[in-house]
Amino acid sequence: MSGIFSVYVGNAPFQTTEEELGNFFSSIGQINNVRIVCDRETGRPRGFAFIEFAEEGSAQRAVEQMNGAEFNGRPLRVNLANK
DNA sequence: AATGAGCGC
Repeated sequence: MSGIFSVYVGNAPFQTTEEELGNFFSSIGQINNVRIVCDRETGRPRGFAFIEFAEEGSAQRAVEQMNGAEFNGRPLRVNLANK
């Protein structure tokens, strides 16, 4: 309904930054936000993130085109968020 | 400093 279409990105390297992920997905469509999920207590990244696209089609293309894509040596898991 | 499947203050 509302205009945020979140994509789950798993299997990311622990040193990945939100900027790097935004760059990697920027060709897909307009990104409104990137959030790397960190452990609440230690603050360390948990190795996955959410990318919020402005349009639903972008989110779907992200899944189709980027699931399994190599990112800094690791195949990303990309799926629509909120299973 | 470290970890490796996972769906988030």
